[in-house]
Amino acid sequence: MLIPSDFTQKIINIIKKIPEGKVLTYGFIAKLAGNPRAARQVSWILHSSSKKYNLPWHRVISSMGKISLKSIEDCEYQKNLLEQEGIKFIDGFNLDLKEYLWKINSIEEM
DNA sequence: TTACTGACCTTTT
DNA sequence: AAAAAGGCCAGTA
Repeated sequence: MLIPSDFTQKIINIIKKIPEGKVLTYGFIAKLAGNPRAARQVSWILHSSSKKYNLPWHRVISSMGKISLKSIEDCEYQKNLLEQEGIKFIDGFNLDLKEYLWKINSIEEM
């Protein structure tokens, strides 16, 4: 596909606008993009598009406020980036979602 | 080309 | 209450 699907663009659009010091969860992004159950694709789009579009992939975490990367190195790298933005980790790779989740009701508000 | 996998979340047994 | 399975799309082989 030359042109990404609609919600792929929305997802990219959303991620690009995440402010520093804030994070979003996969499910939340999927929901904003119009598909509450497409959380899985968010990760993939993120993975492939972060290189091409230079997206802040480190500001996207799992719904439990936890980093869920495969490689330990990437986890630590992401943790490091988030800490540089003022985000404090509770323990290990867990952070407080109530405090750092980007509050937004819909993409129309952007 | 078709088929399978992948940084997950939600709903149903 | 915990556990299992379904769902969604794009990228890679």
